[in-house]
Amino acid sequence: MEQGIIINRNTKAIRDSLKNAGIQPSASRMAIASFVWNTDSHPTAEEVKIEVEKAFPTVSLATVYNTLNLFVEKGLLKEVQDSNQRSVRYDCNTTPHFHFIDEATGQMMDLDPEVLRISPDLSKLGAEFKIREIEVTLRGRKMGTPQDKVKQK
Amino acid sequence: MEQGIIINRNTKAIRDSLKNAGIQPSASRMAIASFVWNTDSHPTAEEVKIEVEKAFPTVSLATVYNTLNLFVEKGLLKEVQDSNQRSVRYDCNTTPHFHFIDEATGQMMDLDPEVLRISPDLSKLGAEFKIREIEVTLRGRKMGTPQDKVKQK
DNA sequence: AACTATACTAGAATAATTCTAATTAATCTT
DNA sequence: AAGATTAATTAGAATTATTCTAGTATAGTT
Repeated sequence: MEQGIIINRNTKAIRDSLKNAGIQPSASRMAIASFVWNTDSHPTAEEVKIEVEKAFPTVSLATVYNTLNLFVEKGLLKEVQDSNQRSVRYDCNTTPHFHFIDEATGQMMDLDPEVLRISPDLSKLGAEFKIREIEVTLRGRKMGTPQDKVKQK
Repeated sequence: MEQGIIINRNTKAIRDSLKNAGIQPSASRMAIASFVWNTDSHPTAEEVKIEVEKAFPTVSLATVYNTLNLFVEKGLLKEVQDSNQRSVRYDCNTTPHFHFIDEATGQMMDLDPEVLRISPDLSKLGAEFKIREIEVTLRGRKMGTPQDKVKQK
């Protein structure tokens, strides 16, 4: 259940992907990267800060934002909407997939792209539309999930 | 091009839909409803205020928010994400449809549900998922749109 | 070691939204 | 129609998420 930061696992792989993307692998960037790439929880910046702080108590929220924005810019991370549509969450899964949001808990999870088949009828759309991506979010309930982790306003 | 509020058109129809939804049709609610139901621009609360103010100079931003939230609660309006993911837009089209966001202008427009066919493979999803809605947003460019209306940060 | 560029920090600023408490307007009872 | 009750509206404060600013630290280069 506890996630924590896996500082010593794959450190080299993470360092390399940062370098590959043209990002200097500073200590705080490594700590942030280690967390976001070892969770499937689609954390907010605040949540990233709370986790990273455990390993790296001096990290500032500004650095967390700077770093996450940098990762997004370099294509290592994707921004996704929070269920409340008022804050941003970060998704380290940059391969095509869909999202499911449990409306009772607010939890967002990835869905295999196999669960939906999308067939665009471009003739109906008109040639003036150049589509870069299609974002799909399913909303509903995931049954059998205990609601002990519910965090709602 | 100018939108404005069409106070005298459909006033009765609007009054009736408010009443139907159990909402007292006060003057400010009527003005807000008249605007949001006569535009396809998916306005933000701020944009609603600016328009409604023209007909109703004393309306407060708090009332705009109260009213829009009330309309959402009663199912007359839907919240949708702004392209910047930091503010909320309101969509008076409550029938099934998709959205297209022009990434150069930020403009959101409705798409006919015919342009995409979505076939969920529920067997792949698992019975514990109860889907209430599927939200689909296409992002890209709409060519041939002059960028004179671009409003970006 | 000195120089330069980059990264990081605390705290201020901004933007969107909600909250609070007071005021006004409507509706209800007689 | 007067008074009582309830609902709607307001201005402004508070809250939340995010970005900006300007100073400080760190790392990389000569």
